[in-house]
Amino acid sequence: MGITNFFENFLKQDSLFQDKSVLLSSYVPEEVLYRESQIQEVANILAPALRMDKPSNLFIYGKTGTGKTLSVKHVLQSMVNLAATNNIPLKAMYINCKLKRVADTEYRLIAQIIKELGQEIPPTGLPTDEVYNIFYKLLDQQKQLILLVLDEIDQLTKKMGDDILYNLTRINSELKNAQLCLIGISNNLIFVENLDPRVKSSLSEEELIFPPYNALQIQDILKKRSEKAFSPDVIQAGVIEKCSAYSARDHGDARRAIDLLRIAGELAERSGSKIIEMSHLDEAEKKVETDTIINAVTNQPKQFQSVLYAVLLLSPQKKNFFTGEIYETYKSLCQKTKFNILTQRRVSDILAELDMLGVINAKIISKGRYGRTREISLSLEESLVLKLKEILEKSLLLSQ
DNA sequence: AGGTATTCACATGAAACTATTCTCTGAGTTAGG
DNA sequence: TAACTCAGAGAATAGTTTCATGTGAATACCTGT
Repeated sequence: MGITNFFENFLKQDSLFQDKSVLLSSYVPEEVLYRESQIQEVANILAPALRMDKPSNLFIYGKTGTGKTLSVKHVLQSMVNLAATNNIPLKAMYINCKLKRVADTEYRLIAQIIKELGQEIPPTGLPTDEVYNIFYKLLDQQKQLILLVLDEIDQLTKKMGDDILYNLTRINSELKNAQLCLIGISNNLIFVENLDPRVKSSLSEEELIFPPYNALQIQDILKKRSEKAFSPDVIQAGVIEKCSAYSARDHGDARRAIDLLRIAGELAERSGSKIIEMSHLDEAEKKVETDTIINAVTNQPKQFQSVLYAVLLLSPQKKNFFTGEIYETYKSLCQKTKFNILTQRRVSDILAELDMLGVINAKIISKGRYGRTREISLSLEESLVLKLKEILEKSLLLSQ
């Protein structure tokens, strides 16, 4: 089949999608289902901003995909619109603290805020206080109120301490004209507890919890989105129900459900099917899992990959193995590849990271007289293991 | 037999170090007046 | 003399090393019967 032919077919075949952007996570619907009370709460708390009174700082938490970000964005959008028409100097800023190399450190967070305020800051080289000074000046040069949303703040404090948040919370006392209101979002429920008490009391002057959606609610959300996203009658009966059941099963993650549906649609389209069937959904679920793992692994540094490769080498031999065994195979692997050998300390951390990624299952056990270690087993399907091996071999320049 | 103390093989934490990438500063150099 | 160049000092960051301390339970070692 000629390539031209393929493209002709591609054009002729009418897409299953009408507007795929509706199913992307960046999409903010004009109506947010099942979050009315939460939205009302957020609005109540933030409303004083429209009269240029600084609202209480707000802290929101709830599991992933419970509509936290969406609701906040929704409220902010309408506030900003209102402010614009009434000439109120109100600004809203949304920053995701998880984005690597964008806002995941103190320096970069401030730099990112400054960028939002319309000034560029070099990515490195400046002392942090200098950056703070620029930030203060920029904020304070006019009378204004700023609503600063920090999504996934837990990521920020995880690596660095909570100094950053402390600095941010006490910024207001330094400002003459401007005012800053913090809105923190986190999906880690215990995050606030380990915070410096001063930061804690200041950051969570108001607190809001977002409960997970249940299966029926996810179903409605999916239905509503799919009406816009897909052409009429392309979804086989039961697919939406199953999709929502999948996601409700772990913890009511609506974003996952939406992703799943979109990918199922893409898979169906690619396979030339006129409708989205159950099988596409199953396929999508598998694909999501494999893709996230492959993505995570390929973005990791070489040494990390080496350790993973050592695990893969070891896994066919036995079901469970220990840190020490992995370290040994890793060492001999390094000898072959001529990498320098990391300390066991580091390898131990890498194994912990692999556990977090869900690539391996690690449990800390005590073997009594024979020490304490991680008991590790691989938690991947055979096909994915092979794929990973291939990827790693390429990346580590291993042949044979 | 029953109770304690040891001991192994790591885990976990904190701090310090290294290499890289970047800025800023100021001395030295150049070119034009 | 003003503009330009370029080396050196100082920062931020990721990835790591070094040093230090923690830890759960199978075993070794008692103890008194």
